[in-house]
Amino acid sequence: MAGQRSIASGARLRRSRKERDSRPQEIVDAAFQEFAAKGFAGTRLEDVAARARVSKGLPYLYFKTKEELFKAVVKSIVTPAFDAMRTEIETTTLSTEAFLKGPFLAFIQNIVGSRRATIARLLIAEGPKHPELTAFYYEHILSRGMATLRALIDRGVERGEFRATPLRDFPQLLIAPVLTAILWRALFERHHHLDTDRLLETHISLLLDAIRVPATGGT
Amino acid sequence: MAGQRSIASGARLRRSRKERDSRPQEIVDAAFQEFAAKGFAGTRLEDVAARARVSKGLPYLYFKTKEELFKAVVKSIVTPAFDAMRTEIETTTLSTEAFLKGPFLAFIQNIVGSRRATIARLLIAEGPKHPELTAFYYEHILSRGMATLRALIDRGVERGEFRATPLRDFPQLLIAPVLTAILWRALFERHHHLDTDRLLETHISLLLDAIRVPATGGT
DNA sequence: TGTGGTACTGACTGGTCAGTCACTATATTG
DNA sequence: CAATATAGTGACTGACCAGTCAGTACCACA
Repeated sequence: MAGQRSIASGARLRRSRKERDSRPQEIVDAAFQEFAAKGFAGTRLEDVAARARVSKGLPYLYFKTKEELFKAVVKSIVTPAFDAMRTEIETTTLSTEAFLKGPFLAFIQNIVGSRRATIARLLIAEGPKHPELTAFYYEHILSRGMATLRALIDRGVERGEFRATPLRDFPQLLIAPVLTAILWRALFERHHHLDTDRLLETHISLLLDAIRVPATGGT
Repeated sequence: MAGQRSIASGARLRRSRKERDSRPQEIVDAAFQEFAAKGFAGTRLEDVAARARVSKGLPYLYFKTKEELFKAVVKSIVTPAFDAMRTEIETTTLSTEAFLKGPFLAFIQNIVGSRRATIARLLIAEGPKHPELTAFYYEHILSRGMATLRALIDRGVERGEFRATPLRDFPQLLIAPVLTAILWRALFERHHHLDTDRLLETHISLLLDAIRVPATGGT
């Protein structure tokens, strides 16, 4: 008796080809929600499967391990949006100041409540345990993002809009408040509401005040 | 025979009273190191005990659960340092600008490599799973810190050093780069070294450029 | 130099969960 | 309309670990 496995009930509803092809994405979506709610360690793959209306074993057909699935989740959300912003920065006809106050501000305001914010939070929490993932994120998002922001600042200087400041060496300062807004929302929103849109607007406005070439004062 | 417990070997080296009294602190210190290295979920209380040169059971004599121990770790590190800064802000005779460029800058530069940075990282990672701890942190550190920073900014305005700006509504902007520096160090330092001292210096310098009342230009 | 109290030990239990695998129902193909 | 292929199932295993507790050795005080 011991060691005997009961008969498996088999596939209850096999999907058509079209439906079948969307399975991995459904699992990734379900996983995103579970990870977002409970973090990496706190998420049970059984719950992911249940949320995707799938048996416990199926995720392992597409993702070898829980960590593999986590990586898939991160990659599915993180990659596309930043490319869009980068090409917008490179092709815009706006002045650098107008760009920062307009499309750039809108972009970072939009991040705070988005899935990308959740991913950032997860990466911060789990990063040290997943060096491979951290490396991926650095190479595909951060290093490129920093380079683009630096180019944007340099362009402002070249055009005579901005003073030359060490800001170009620390593009992190442009997005630091975004991180703060994300984490504040996640941790302390219930204790104290933070108007993140206005926070970021104030940030951009002050930063521009700091680096803008002063008006020559009439005469 | 099943269910029989082997005889316990008993206390191997019982400490003198004085040594005994320091046990909880030793355990907290060991726990800090384990938590810092592996996070909350990744830490085994057995390893904490081993690091403190103590048996697996002892931590439970002083701390009812793993979470209780985690709280003790956070409280042991977080509380004292911030009070010092607050009273310094309230009693300084420096101009607000000089204070920000001097003691305040030194304070935030110092945070980045300290145990307080590690605690911040742990809180960010584990916060959502420990609402009670998050509440403690908000009430004892954040809300007071924000109020103090706001008062500092307001004082600068009253003294005629600073323009009136919405910065007073978002003291988070003063410390956002600290958070960024801490997290960059923890996650990406191996990919790209960040000179956090200069980053923070640049931040304070730019912020002052933004809010300082402009010089009246000679005449 | 007992002896009483307790700080301390570490084997053990109970529960959780990632990952496996023997089996099966269905879609597809010829 | 078989025959084949494979997406899908879910009971199970093995490992891990928080928390327990019966028992012990040492300190303090007589």
